[in-house]
Amino acid sequence: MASRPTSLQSATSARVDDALPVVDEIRAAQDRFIEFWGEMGTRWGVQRSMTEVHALLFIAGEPLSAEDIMERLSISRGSVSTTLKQLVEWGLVQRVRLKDRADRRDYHQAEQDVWKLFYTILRARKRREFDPLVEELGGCRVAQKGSRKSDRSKQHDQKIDELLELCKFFDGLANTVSKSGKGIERASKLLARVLGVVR
Amino acid sequence: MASRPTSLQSATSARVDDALPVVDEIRAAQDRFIEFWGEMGTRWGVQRSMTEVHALLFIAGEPLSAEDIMERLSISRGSVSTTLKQLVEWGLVQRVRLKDRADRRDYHQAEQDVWKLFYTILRARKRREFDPLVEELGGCRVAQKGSRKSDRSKQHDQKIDELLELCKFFDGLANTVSKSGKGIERASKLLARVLGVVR
DNA sequence: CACTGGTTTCAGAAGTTTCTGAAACTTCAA
DNA sequence: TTGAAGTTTCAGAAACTTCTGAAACCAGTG
Repeated sequence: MASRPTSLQSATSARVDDALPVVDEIRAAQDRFIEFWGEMGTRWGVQRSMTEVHALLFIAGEPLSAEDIMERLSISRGSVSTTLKQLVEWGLVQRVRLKDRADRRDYHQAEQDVWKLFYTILRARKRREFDPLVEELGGCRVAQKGSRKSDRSKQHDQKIDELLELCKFFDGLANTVSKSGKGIERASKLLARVLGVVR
Repeated sequence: MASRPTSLQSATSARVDDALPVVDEIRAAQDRFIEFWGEMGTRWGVQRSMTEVHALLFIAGEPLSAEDIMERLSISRGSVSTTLKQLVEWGLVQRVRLKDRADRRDYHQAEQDVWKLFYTILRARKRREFDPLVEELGGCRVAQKGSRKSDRSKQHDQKIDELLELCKFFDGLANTVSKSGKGIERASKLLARVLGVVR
């Protein structure tokens, strides 16, 4: 784990106590989750602040204002703004209006369906980390398909082609799966059986 | 793309020429592949030098000595040594002995089976980026399972539990798939049909 | 033993990423 | 028009990562 001086506004002065008010116990658990989720984010190539904001909104479950977020996570106004924008673009967070108030601030609320959450993350990562393979690998060939070649050129291009084929296979599989939504849950047991058969 | 001054020992002084010797055409294509693979590596959270060394060994297809690698990629002795060690640990590269020589140097050869390559990468990434979720998410609960709780505590713990359940599901799926080896190729068509059915 | 090749360690250079804090700008409503 | 909220931009601080280059060390060979 990276040893970044964790800067959550800690609930109380971190006291472990049976009589700790419930609200503070929850706050402490939230902090643990936010820190953990942030740490995972860095391993996934997502900015820490981004995953932290998402974690807070997800675990809080209710809409929060930009100021709430700034204070709770001690991050700057600019960061919160940029981060929220991205989270909204990704579809992980929604901008909501509070009805009962003459409050003009924007509130933000995280998607609570964990399936949607995971599929969103998977899609985003696929786009960034996998799709370029399919798109750009072809440019690593020695020559266009079909042109006359030496033996060594053939060997080279064959390797590239094998990689490409494999990528396309996984690409198709991923598309199949991601279109299936929750169907995957029911399908996976079948898959396990299917694999048992064809192995 | 990161604008790192690419330091492959370029084949010739980058001349584009119909009459370019075949060996140099191949070298140029290798360089493109190495650079591309290195770039992908950074997106996957792997050191550039590591993916570059792997790319070189993979695309060269034949065993190379540490010095070959140093010269070709312009990286230091220490880096090559460390990197090769890791690649061997991951099972992506094998240490081989050249039989015909009184040559005491170690040679290294990359796994050429692209399926093995992908599964190895998948496993490594799963270990690093996914398994911690299953292991540590439990610690983000407010309370042990079964203890008396307030409503808000319940809500919190329920979210964590949903995440945990989802993680375990994917974990099982990943294990099923990664044990299946090439079986997945044949199984995927069945899967597509199955998903069509259960959706 | 002397030598070759490989490994390990480490300080520091270089590069990259992430975030802040401030300022300028946009919207919208009262 | 004024002001509150939000967005955008950017220079610079801080942290982090990766790599080098050098040195010390190990291990097997002739």
